[in-house]
This record gives sequence, C-alpha cells and structure tokens, in this order.
Amino acid sequence: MSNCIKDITHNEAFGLLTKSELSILENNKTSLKYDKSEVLIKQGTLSNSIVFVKKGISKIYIEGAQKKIILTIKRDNNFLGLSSLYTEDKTYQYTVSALEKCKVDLYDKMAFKEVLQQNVAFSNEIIKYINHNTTRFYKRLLCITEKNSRGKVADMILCLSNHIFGCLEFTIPLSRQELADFAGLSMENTIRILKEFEADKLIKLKGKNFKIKNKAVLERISEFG
Amino acid sequence: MSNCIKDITHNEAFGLLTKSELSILENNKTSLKYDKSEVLIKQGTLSNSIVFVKKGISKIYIEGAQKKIILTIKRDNNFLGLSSLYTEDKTYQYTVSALEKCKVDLYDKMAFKEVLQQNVAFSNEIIKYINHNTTRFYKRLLCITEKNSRGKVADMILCLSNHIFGCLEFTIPLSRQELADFAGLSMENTIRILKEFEADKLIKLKGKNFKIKNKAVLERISEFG
DNA sequence: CTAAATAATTGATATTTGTCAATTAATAAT
DNA sequence: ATTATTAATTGACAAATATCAATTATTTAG
Repeated sequence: MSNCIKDITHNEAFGLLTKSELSILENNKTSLKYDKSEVLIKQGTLSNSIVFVKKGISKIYIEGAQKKIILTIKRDNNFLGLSSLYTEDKTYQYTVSALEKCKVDLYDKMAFKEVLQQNVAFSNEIIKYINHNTTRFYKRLLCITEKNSRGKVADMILCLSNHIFGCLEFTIPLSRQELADFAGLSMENTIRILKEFEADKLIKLKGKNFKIKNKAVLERISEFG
Repeated sequence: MSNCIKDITHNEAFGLLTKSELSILENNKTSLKYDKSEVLIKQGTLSNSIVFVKKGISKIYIEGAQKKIILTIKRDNNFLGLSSLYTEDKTYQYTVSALEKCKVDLYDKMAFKEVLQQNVAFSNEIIKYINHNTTRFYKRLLCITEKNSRGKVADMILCLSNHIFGCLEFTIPLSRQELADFAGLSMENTIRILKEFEADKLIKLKGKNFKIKNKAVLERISEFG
C-alpha cells in the first residue's frame, strides 16, 4: 500500500462563508496567472497572502542548504500558505512554483484572518485542511526513513498515478532531477531504478510519459524493498 | 544552526475560554496518571480524546512496518492528538508514551469540538499550535533528507539541549535505541558517532548523562557533515 | 535548420550506512 | 550477593547510495 494519501480539494470552504465574509475576501483579492516554472510562493519571504490555486499544477518544495525536497504536487482548488497562519515565524516555510500555467487568487492574509475570526465553521474547515496535510507528512516522513530507494521510487510512481493524475498512464510535468527531489534520492539513482522497473516490465517509460504495467508488484516493492 | 525549533506550550488556550466553555471541558474530562513507558495514545486506535499533558515528558513516534521514528519529545502543558481533529481517518496517526511519570487530562473529542465550534479565538489558537507543529516537521523532513549521520546526531543533541532540557548538561530519559529512532539512524551508527564526538571533546558522555563541551563545533557539524 | 545548451543516461568508483556477531556493562530478579 | 536479563559497545563486513566523469539525447536559440 502506498504511503501517499489522496489529497483533498479546498473549494468547499467558500460555501461556509456568508455574503459579507465573501465580500471581505473579494475586496482583498488579486487574481493572477503564472506561467510554467514561475514562483507563486517563495520560502523565506513574508507570508502576506493566502493563495488559492484555481487552476493548474504546482510543486511545493523546501530549499535546504544543499538539497531541495519536493513536499508534494498540488492540483486545482487548493489553498497554499495555510501553514503560515498564526505562526511566530512570519515567513513562508516552503517555495511553490508552477509546473504548468496556473490561475490563482491571492487573498490578503489580514482579510483572511478577519474572516477566520468571524466564522468558526470556516476556521474548523481550515483545521481540517491543515490536519489532512499533517497526516500526509507523517506518512511521508515514515516513507523517507523506512523505505529503501526502490521502495521510494515505487511509492512515488504510485502516488503520481493514484493521487495526482488518477490513472495508469500519465505525463509528468517534472524533470528527472525533480523526480529525484520528490523521492529524496540522487538523480542518477532515481533514473537507474526507473530503468530497472522498466526492464522488469513494471512500467513503460517514454521520456516524461509513464505507463504502469504491473501495479501489484509496484505496491509490493513500495511496501518494502 | 539547529533545525530544531523551540516548542511552544499550549496552556494559554484555556484562558481564551468562557466559564461555560470551560465547564463543558471540565464535565468531559478524565484525569489520569501514567507511569514511565505507559502508552498515552496508541497509533491506529480511534481518536476519541484530546489529551492535555499537565506534567511529564513523553515521546511521540510513528510505528512503521520495520522501524519506529520518534517525531518529537514533548514536555508539560501540551495538547496531544490535535492533528486528528476533523480528519477523514478517525484514528491517531502516532503513538505517545510516557518517558517519566505523567499527569494528563483526557478531554472527550466531541466536547472539545463543541468548544471549538463556539469559540473562534480558541479555534484559531489551535490552528497556531498545529501550524507550529507543521513548521517543525518541515524542518525535520529537511534534516532527515539532507544531513548525513553525523549531522543528524549533532542536530539531535542540540535539539535536546536547546529545546527539551534548556541547558548544556542533561540526563536523557531515552535508551540508545530510542536516540537512534529519534535521529533516524541505526543504533550502532548512533553510538559510534556519539563516541566520535566524545573523542573529539565535543561532548562528555556518562551513560544517559550528556554534557555539551563545544557547542559551536556541534552546530557546524549539524549545518553540514 | 544547425549550433549551443541543457537534460538524461550509463559506468566506474568511493563513501556512507546498516547488519550481524561477539563482547562488555548495567540493571533487574531471586 | 549472585545470576539472569537486557542494554550498550565494538569490530568486521556487506549492502546501499552518492558522486564523478563521460556519453548520448533532447530542447532551445538564433
């Protein structure tokens, strides 16, 4: 079983708001479009906005001293920056960049907090999103600590298939280096394992196009080794 | 710089509650004492309580198929189980066990949620705690991915010193195996690195008693390698 | 359309880390 | 106090993974 759990969309949260609360958000909204590889949120900058991605895939990653690690790939209808609400450190903890054209709404954080302060159902819905995220990271942490590199790569492929693209054949908007940053491995190692899986007829690779041929065995490898 | 950020206590949250809200909690509270190594929260069981630890040190860990990983060590005046609020999965994501005698209050989760639903300031304070926790785990994830084993051990020692015990000399309530589970390494490797640090006069070891002799160099090792 | 730049791949090698077995130290039970 | 049990330590070795260098493929810029 893959350690990657299905992401949830965040759009229902708006349905919990009154007209006046919605208009607070509307009046403090900036709608923007981002091109592929543009940065939506930059780690270390002041977290002045809560970002809602209406359309497009983006990657969330942490920039360390030596390495980058991709925390997750986000699809449409997700908030970004929620984890910077009410924290002592007033900066974003991660960078988010567009993997394809994205349409986003930036909400001023003050206005967002004003709405949070008024509407407890909304506030609790936000807790739900944050906690869903937390659950994912616990699983992620375990995966990184416990699995060997074959397991990590298998897990990543299953995660992409099950929870990002939702089908057995998909074209990733990621380079091999980014795949490696996602799996937490070196690029060379990642490539070698992908080729190994291909030789074993578990997947079919053509550049960025992936096709899963034997999910059961991939799941077994993900489970251990 | 250590990647371990200072934990915050959660007791101020109660100050945000009205008398009637406090009495909801009081009426749904069970006070218990736990002995060393007893389990307060068991991963995989239904998350029916929010636990407030009034007194005592505990360890939070995830039990994987092969390994355990200690997420963090918690001191007095902390909530446990907040990350299970409003999640789809109704079970605890981690196990918590007492490292010394602990006094805790168990609050019925339904009652806790009732109070959350009534008091938006309380709800937002809870968001603060959850997000503080999230910030820690992002740093943790980076640490595990990026640092080599010497860096991990150095980081752990600094974390214990700075944020769990708050001084340069301390006696850990952890076995060597637990230290290894905290660092995310094998026990043998952990021990070897500790001995190495001792030989290099960075620390002084006597069983479970630690004394930091050269913090600057430990910080440099934690930074990289 | 072609050159230049970047990304992907492969091989060889070094380093890191874990595993297993043996030994010693410390703690608990009688 | 003595034995039994568990925890800590050490050494030897194997396995896993990263690094470096070279090559090939792909993409981009003019």
